[in-house]
Amino acid sequence: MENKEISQAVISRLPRYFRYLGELKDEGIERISSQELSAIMDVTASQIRQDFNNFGGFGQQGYGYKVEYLYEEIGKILGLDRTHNLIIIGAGNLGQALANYMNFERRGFLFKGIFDNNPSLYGKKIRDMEIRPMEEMESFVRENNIDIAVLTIPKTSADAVAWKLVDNGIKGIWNFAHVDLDVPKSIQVENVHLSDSLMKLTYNINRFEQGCYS
Amino acid sequence: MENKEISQAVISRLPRYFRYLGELKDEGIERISSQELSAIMDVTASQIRQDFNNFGGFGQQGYGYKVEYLYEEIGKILGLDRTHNLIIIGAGNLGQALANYMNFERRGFLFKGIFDNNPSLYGKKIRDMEIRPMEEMESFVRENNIDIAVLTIPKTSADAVAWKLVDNGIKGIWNFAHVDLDVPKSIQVENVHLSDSLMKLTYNINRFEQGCYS
DNA sequence: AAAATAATGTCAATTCATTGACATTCCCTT
DNA sequence: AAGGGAATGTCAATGAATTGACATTATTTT
Repeated sequence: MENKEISQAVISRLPRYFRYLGELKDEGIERISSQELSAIMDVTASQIRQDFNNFGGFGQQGYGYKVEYLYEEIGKILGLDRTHNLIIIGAGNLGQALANYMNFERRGFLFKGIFDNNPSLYGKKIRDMEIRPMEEMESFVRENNIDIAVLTIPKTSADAVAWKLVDNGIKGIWNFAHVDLDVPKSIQVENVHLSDSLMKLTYNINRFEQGCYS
Repeated sequence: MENKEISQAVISRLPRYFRYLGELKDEGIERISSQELSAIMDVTASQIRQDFNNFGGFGQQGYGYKVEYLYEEIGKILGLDRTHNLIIIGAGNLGQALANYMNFERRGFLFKGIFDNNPSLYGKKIRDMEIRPMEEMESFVRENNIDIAVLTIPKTSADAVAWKLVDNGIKGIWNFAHVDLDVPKSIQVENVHLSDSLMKLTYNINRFEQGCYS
């Protein structure tokens, strides 16, 4: 019954831990101390221990952490021990690329369908999956217990589509549309605002150039 | 000679301000108060004023902010008043999608080339741009004053490619490869780790389900 | 032209996140 | 089996970010 809220700052770091631990595991390394992990990942050992302790003790004093065990536990925290049914809304460049590029199944994401409202795309196959017309989306979500929708549609229609998804039982939205979706707080939204990210990059480039270095 | 370092927390919020101000501008709205913006964007008015004041006062007391002026100024801060030469490394699903999908030119990013090491792609046209062999990358970066490289290649080769870019004068890397690049601090790196983002989403979905609500 | 109003700029207070320090616990060796 | 060493778990201290409060200054109205 752990019920204290864990900050998103901590959560944001978990996937990175997970990635490094996965690599260590693949290298056959069995144990690691916060000190060693600290050196590899370039964060403080204190933060590592603090982060893990949010979820209870995963280590053994005097020994360190068992890599495989820790890897599994963090995976569980992130929900990667379960499967999630996923669909992609919008079969444009980005939607198709994500369908092909992300190795969804590897982490328990079952790619169940891809939708678009452009009739010339209907039936085209992406990863052995026919592109379906948008009209079928709502019933499909309901009948196939879809958990996650990936939104790769223009921002103008994003909110309307999001609400249709919500009304049919979606749990989370991975939002690539360039708007902030206005959905109930019970629906989890993870935004990937690519242009925002690129702007941060240019800020930092310019800052560095204008900084004391030149 | 403002020289105090501005926190990345503030920078991360600037693109979002920029987006909302752009929309307000398009709607023909000329002035706005931090109070009103606060209501629209769902952040505190205090934070808005604090954020803007990092860069000097953009508003007028008793009046508010001039939308267009503020929009322009934030654009300048983000470096969007200049042009940046950009190339894409890796013409796989994601690289091609970004080339087609991102409206780079709109914000001053000049799409100058796309590279891959798969000979069967050489010469294929993406946005009127032939895919070039990887071997030409280094000289191309040098000779065309490329500022930004978009890395959409497998993680195994990411570090090696990054260093070639660095050696030929790149200023920033927009990194979609699933590794933390080990480049000099003078090179700006903006990571887009898509699977990390998706894991955060599943964490939050599961957290909500297991929370007190069910 | 002067007073009233409105909203910024800024300082202080609070909250949140990170780091440092150390006692505790467990492993490993003798 | 017992003691030494090593690294966790945790608490306290520091530092950073956010919020709240208000004096200041510009605008607008009378």
